Amino acid sequence: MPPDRRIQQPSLVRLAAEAIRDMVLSGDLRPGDRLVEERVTSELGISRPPLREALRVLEQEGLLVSLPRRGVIVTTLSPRDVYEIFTLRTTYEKMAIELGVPVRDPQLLGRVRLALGQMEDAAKSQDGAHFVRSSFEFHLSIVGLAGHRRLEDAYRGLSLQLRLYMAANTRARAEHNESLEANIERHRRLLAAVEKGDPEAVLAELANHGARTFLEEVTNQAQGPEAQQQGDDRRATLSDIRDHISR
Amino acid sequence: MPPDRRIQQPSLVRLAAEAIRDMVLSGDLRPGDRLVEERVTSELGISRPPLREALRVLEQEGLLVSLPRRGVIVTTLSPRDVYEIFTLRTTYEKMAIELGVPVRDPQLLGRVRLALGQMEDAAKSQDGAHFVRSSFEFHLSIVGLAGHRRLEDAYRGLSLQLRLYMAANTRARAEHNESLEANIERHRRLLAAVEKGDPEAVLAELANHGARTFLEEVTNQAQGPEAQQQGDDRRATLSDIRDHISR
DNA sequence: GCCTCCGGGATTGTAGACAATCTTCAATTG
DNA sequence: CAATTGAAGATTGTCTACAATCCCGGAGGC
Repeated sequence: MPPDRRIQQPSLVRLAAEAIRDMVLSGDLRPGDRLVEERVTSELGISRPPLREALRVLEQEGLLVSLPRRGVIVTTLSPRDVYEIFTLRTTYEKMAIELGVPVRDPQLLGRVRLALGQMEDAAKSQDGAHFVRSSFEFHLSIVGLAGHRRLEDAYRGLSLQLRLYMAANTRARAEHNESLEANIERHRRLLAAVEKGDPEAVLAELANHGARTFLEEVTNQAQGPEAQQQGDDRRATLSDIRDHISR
Repeated sequence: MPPDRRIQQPSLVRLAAEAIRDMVLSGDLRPGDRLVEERVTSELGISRPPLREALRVLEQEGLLVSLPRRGVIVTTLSPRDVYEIFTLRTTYEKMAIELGVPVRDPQLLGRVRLALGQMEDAAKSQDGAHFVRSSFEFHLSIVGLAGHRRLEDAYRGLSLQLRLYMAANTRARAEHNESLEANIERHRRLLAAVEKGDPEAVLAELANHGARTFLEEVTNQAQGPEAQQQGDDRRATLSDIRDHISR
């Protein structure tokens, strides 16, 4: 069976979802910001039906929250949320390493190396946004070694939420950007461990990997039973809307 | 903060999604079946925009696959897919046990006991569908012990796909239904291990848990590198549409 | 006889408009 | 003066209709 090369013009739903996703991840839209449908349609030059479908997609991805009869807002992440994202992400990576290392299909490694190369390029040209994207692609390609589509999809979705958090959080961004060279070096060691085919070594590298230290610190406060909020902490409150007027 | 008692009339999107989800899980719609929008709208008595939004939601849940310009069909699960669902599910359960056992909030146990009670009721009245639902709710409530919303959501989504598979697969259903009493007994032991607060014991119970044996058998053929299909095995082929006329 | 190339019908993709609901804010009342 | 109520504006939820695209069958040519 040849690879599926069918071309297909992307629907407005897909394009709109992509555009809004970029707005959110770039920090153009901040958590809590409300998205008024008519405003967005005029901005994107489309009508409301495809926009609403796109909003549903992004809601399922966890980037937006919809309040019935009240519109959608950009997801607000509590410390507890960050804790959840962090722990789940670690579990995914662990599973991926166990399934995917040592690597069976050498072609999969090409994707990892490519991402690392893009990280190096971005570091050279001091392109912070590109560096972050490449870094996520690197980790995603590591998870891809497992050849487990659902695992990769789930990991990708979680990464989106993590990027949402980083986009809104100056400190998280700074941490990720600081000492690009050291950051890249860690990724090199990770790749080396993967190439050596030693799962334990890879897991060890991941354990003390970059953003980890920072994230652990941030999320420590959210651990434990007492940190669990009473209400639905994913449903943004009304004040979240009031406080943020859509651009 | 008092519990959120806001009433809100469900939108047609939510209702439609629920209705179609039920059709899929009940086996009323079978994998590969095509969903023609206008036909479904007239059946549900709604118009196309809300229906399309509902379809997007179900697509994100993995129950439907959308082929651009060609409509939507019920997801067809390959052995590889079942393998993925099975492995991910195991990982989720393991993570949940590690985080949630011993149980901190006794109230969480009530949910588990309730589900077990419903399983017993269903067994008594020989209500197979109810038994399956209760069984899934039991496992979901076990995962809920972790107090990890994203984990529970992910697990719920995966369970939907597993139920899709079981709805279409006579053998899987039979396995699940056979010896209801023994099945319930396994769940009782699981609950007992949870109540004892011993994570290892719970994991051991899960390891040789019911459907496991069957699923492992089914999915063994899908493991290993050679089982990975070349193309996109989640994208149904054109013939899938031709072969199935919408009810 | 098989392949290619059209139309016709069916279906999806999108637009614009109406109805229902919510929020806001000012007027009223205690 | 604080609390409540009601009306106007804004926004979401839904519907009908039109445009674009695809599938399928038949006619024509090699």
